[in-house]
Order: sequence, then structure tokens, then C-alpha cells
Amino acid sequence: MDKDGQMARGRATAEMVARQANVSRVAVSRAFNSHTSLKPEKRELILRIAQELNYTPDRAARALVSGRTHLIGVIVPDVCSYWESQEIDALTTALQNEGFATLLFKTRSDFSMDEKLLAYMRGFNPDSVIAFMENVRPSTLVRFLDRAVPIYVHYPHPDAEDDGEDGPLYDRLNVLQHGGIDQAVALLQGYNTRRIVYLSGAVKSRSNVAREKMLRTVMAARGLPPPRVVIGDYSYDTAYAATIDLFRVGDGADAIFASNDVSAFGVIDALRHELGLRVPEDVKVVGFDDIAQSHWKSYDLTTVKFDLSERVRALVRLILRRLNEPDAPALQETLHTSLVVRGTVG
Amino acid sequence: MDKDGQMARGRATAEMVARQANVSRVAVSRAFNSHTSLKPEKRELILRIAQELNYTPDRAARALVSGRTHLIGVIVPDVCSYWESQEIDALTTALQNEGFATLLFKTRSDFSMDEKLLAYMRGFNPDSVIAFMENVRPSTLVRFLDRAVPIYVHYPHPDAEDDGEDGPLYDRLNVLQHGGIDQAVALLQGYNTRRIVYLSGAVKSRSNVAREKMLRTVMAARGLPPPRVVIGDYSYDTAYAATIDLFRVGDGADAIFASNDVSAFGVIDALRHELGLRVPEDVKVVGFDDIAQSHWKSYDLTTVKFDLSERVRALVRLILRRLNEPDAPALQETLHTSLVVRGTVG
DNA sequence: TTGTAAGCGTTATCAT
DNA sequence: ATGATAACGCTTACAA
Repeated sequence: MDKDGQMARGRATAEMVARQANVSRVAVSRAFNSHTSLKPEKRELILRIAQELNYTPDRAARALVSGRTHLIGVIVPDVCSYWESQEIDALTTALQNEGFATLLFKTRSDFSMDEKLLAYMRGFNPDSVIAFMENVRPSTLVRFLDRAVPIYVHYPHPDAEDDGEDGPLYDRLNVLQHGGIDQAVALLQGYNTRRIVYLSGAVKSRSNVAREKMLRTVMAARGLPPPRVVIGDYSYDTAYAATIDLFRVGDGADAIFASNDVSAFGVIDALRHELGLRVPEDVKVVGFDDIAQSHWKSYDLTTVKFDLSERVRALVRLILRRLNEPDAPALQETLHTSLVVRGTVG
Repeated sequence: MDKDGQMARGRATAEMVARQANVSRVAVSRAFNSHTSLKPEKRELILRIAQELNYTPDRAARALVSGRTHLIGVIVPDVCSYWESQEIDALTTALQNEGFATLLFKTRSDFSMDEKLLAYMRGFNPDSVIAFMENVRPSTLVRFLDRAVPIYVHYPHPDAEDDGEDGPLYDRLNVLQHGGIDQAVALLQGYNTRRIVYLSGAVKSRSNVAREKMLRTVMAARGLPPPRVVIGDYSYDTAYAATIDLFRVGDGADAIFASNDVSAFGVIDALRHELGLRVPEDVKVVGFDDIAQSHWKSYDLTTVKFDLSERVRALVRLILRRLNEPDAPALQETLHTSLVVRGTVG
């Protein structure tokens, strides 16, 4: 029972705190918004009583008036995919530290954007949205998100025409793939590797297209013939089957450049356990991502690494900058890649 | 431009839809709440116009009056942990289908509950909370969650005294581990395995304590001596190191029962790649969870399986039942386990 | 520095 | 079946 003779049932409101502290409810509101002016001792008193009453401002009410939900929508096709789960993990931690929370939505894994989902998500009024969907153009996203700012992951390429004279239209994260891929190709070249195969990811995904294109460019620049392409979909099972096909029906290869680490694992397992080949002696394998499992002894994978924490910091920076300046011109952040050399090339 | 000569900038409100459709804003609200009475043709008209204007009811406003945010808080120590990422994935899909969204929070991975986090989460007013934290008693959770219902994952054990005469105090999911563990032990017994080691998970976590206890019980019931226990923490790296210790410094083992699949992978890699032992010929390995990687050829792990989709369905059922009947007595759902036999025992 | 009053967009209540 | 009106809990003018 509290002073009013009532059980502290349900949730304490600013009103109750105000009564208990003998101040107006506005003072309570001010106590929780640090930028406002309030006598320090009064603020302390209010915060103390608030804690006693277990009071926290209601974010729904706050959102209604401030237009900020402090919700960041994250759309993913597949939470279990390692790279994405690691990114979600780091992102959630970072957002939490900034006073936001991650609102998770799942979409179909075929990389198509579901407009129903967007409409659904919009109801929750996220302050910003990060779509892990690969082939969604921000112009689609923006139709459904008025307050929210879509963030676009871009893969710049030397050959591609850049944006118009006014710069990009949407906030974006530029991922420079050249560094890591060039190092990987150099390494293979150093071992005199001839027939290089690229095992694709989901064929239409932008990251896959970008990876393949950059690989071609890098190999051409180094005087190598273009890679042969084998179709995959970023999954272990498909990679496993495709590798068997490649060696049983096709011509095999001296090195396989897999579009992500998980498919590299499929490749390695197929080579070793099904085809009786040695990695790296018979076939060399390179992956993409550097997920945590890549250092496991069964794989010990040489792979092109994205710096995850750098990436998450960049994303959070974009979100915060945009929320602070809603009308600023399109923002950009840039991210580099590099090669992590382990045991599958050598 | 719309009829009013304004860009459809920002978000459409019920008011605008009402004006456009020549009805009151209450009618618009009713059109979006199917249980209300509204002439079908009128509802259709309103919904059509709403779609044209790209209108969706604002959930923050709705929450303010209805007391329902349609947010389900999910607290995890580690999103990347594979079992949890699979569960989050499935849960998000299921919740989405019921009109809810997953609000993700990360806590420290030492399995202690952070009260600050709970207070923080409470500000978002989740309708319900699922804590993947292992050693949080619902009595702690409930202090911070007034509207929300904590759901407790319970591991019943024959020896343990059950709840008082009034049944359990909180909604819970009972996970019956006996089935799968008993089958695993029977299999090992069938291969005449002598020295069985249990590689623990995080020692204080409830799931780990429950697994070890059940293993002891089952082995005793089958006339086997108690397992030796090696300390782990559910991680690959610790399992890897602990296994090397066990065989280099300690007495080794004929079979290792790992507390989860990921540590089973660490065990297998250490045995094969560091100690030069064969699995299953020299040492047999059993895991716990049946995550997707368990069928990968490098491991092909025999493991105790929880039916994930059944588990998620049960959780969602608990949430919905509780929201429909806030005052119902504590609800329960029950889940079974079974053994998936693959190549690491034989 | 502080309090009063208005309003955010919705749903519930009570009329009609 | 439908519409007016009053909440919901908070923040942001504006006034003191």
C-alpha cells in the first residue's frame, strides 16, 4: 500500500509522482528531459520519488506528442543467418545505449519486398528503418515511411556512373569491397591459382551482383581471365550440392570464391567429405563476411572481412545525424573491407 | 497534391480519411476494428480511401487509449547464439502473423538480470515479455512489468518438489527433457560406453542445472555411475579448450555429452584436429538443441532435439491466452524432447 | 524557474 | 448504424 492507501497496482503516472513530490506534473516531465530548466534539487527529489514509485515515462504518450517513438525498425529475411544475427546483435546493443530499441520484422527470404509488411511496420511508427533486404530501393521504402529515414547500403564500383550532380538521394552506407577482394585475388595469384570459380549468392541480390562484378574487375586488372560462375544462394546446402556438381559433372576448379562464409563452409565440406579433395592443397577456398564460425578448426576459413562494429557504429551515426537534422542533405558513411588469411588458401 | 491542395507529406490521419470519405473520424476508427458495427459498404469505402491516402492507424495513439502496444519484449543475452537466433526468427514470424511486433533488448551475457534494462524496457510498455535469461525468476520480472506478462521456462524434474497446492504462480512453458536425454543415454549404453562426461553450459544457468540433473537421474535409473562433469559455458571456444584439457591433463572419456550443439562442435573439433582422435570410433559425442548446423557434414551431430516450431507456437499461445484473459490463473504449456541420431555416436 | 492550458491521434462511452 | 465528446499520459507553448 502507498500513502493513498492503494496498492501500487498498474503503472505509476507522472500525475502520481507529482502529487507525491508536491510539484506539478509538468515538473515531472521536465525532470525526465535533461535539456529543460528545473532546479537541481527539485529534479533530484522528483527522480527519487519516481524511482520509489517505479515510474518511467510512457513512451507511447511521449511519441504521440513528440513524434518520436524511439523505435528503429529492422527488416530481415532471416534472423538466423549468421552475418545478420551478428549485425542485429551489435545494432541492438548500440541502439539501446542511445535510448532506442530494435523493432524486428521478418520478410520472406526471396529478397522481394512485401508492401504489406511495410504498411504493417509503418503502423508502429519507427523513427528510422534499416532494411537488410538486398534489392529494395529506398524509393520504395520511402513511400511507406514518412517520419522514418531509410538507410541504403551501397556498393560503389569504379565503372558505375555515380549519382547525379546533386549527390545521392538517400542516406547511405558505402561499402568499399575493392580492398578485401583485391587482397584475396592477389593471394590466390601468389599461389599461382588458375581456374577460379565464383559461387554466387542469391543471384538477384545487390550484394551478390556487387561482389561478382568487383571480382571480375579485380581479376581483369590483374590480367586474369574472368571467373567461372556457379549459382548459389548464400546457403550451406546449396553450396554443398553445387560444389559436388561442379566436380562430378563440371570441370572442377583450383579455387572457389564463395559469396559468403556459410556457403564457403558448404564448399569445404563437399570437397573434403564427399569428393575426397584436400583444402587448400587441391582446392583453395575464400569466403566473405568473417563470421565468428570462420575461425573454428573445422573450417579455419580465409575470408573477406567487414568490420562489423565499425559498420554498426556507422549505421547508428547515420540514424542519429538524420534524426537531429531531418532536413539535412543525404548523409554518407564509408566502410572498408580487408582479407583475413587463415588456412583455406595456402 | 490532394484535394486540399497540399502535398501528401507526412502521415495521413483518420481525420483526413474521414473528410475525404464524408464520414466522421469515429467511422474511420471503426472501419479498422473489425469487431465494431459499420455498414459494409461504408467500411469498404473508408478502407479504399485509406489505402489511397496510405493511411494506417497510429499505434502509439491506439496504445494510449487501449493500453495495448502490440509490442512483445524479447530479452536476450546474445542474438548470435544460434539456438536463440532461430527462436527469435520463428517467434517474430509468429507474432507478426498475430499483429504483434518483436521488441528486442540485449542484456549482458553473464546471465544476470540488469534492473536498469528492465526499467528501460518498461518504458516501451510491451504487452508481454519473453526473457531468454536463464536465471531470472518471474518474480523479478513482474516488479517491472505491470501490463506485461512474464513467461517462465520451466524444467520439471521428478525429484523436485512441485509448486504449492495452488499450482504455479506464473505462466510457464514446461520443457520435459527426460525423453531425449533418456534416449541418448540408452544409445550410449547400447554401444557399451563406459566413461561418460558431461560438458556443462554456463554453470549457474537454469537450463544447464536442469540438463545435468536430468542426466544424472537418467544414468542412475539405468544403473550407470554418475557422469564426470567438465565446466563449460555453452561456447565453442571454451568447449574446445576444455576438451583438450580433459584428454591432455585429465583422464579422457569414452563419450561426451555437451550441454548444447555449439559446444559439441568445439568438442568434436578438439578431438579430431587437436587430439587426433576419431569421432565416433574413439569418442562419442552428443549435443543438445539440434540447431541447423548439426546436420552439416563436418559435424553430423547426434543431439537432443527441441521442436522449435512447437515451442514457438506454445509461447505465442501463452501470450495470446494471457492477453485475452488477464485475470486467468497461471497458464501452462508443455514441450517434449527427443533424440536425433546422426554420425557422432556409433 | 515554474505552472496553466492546449493538443498529439486514437478508441470508448454515450447518445441518437 | 452512426456521430459528438471525453479520455489516454505526456510534452510544448505561453504566461507568470
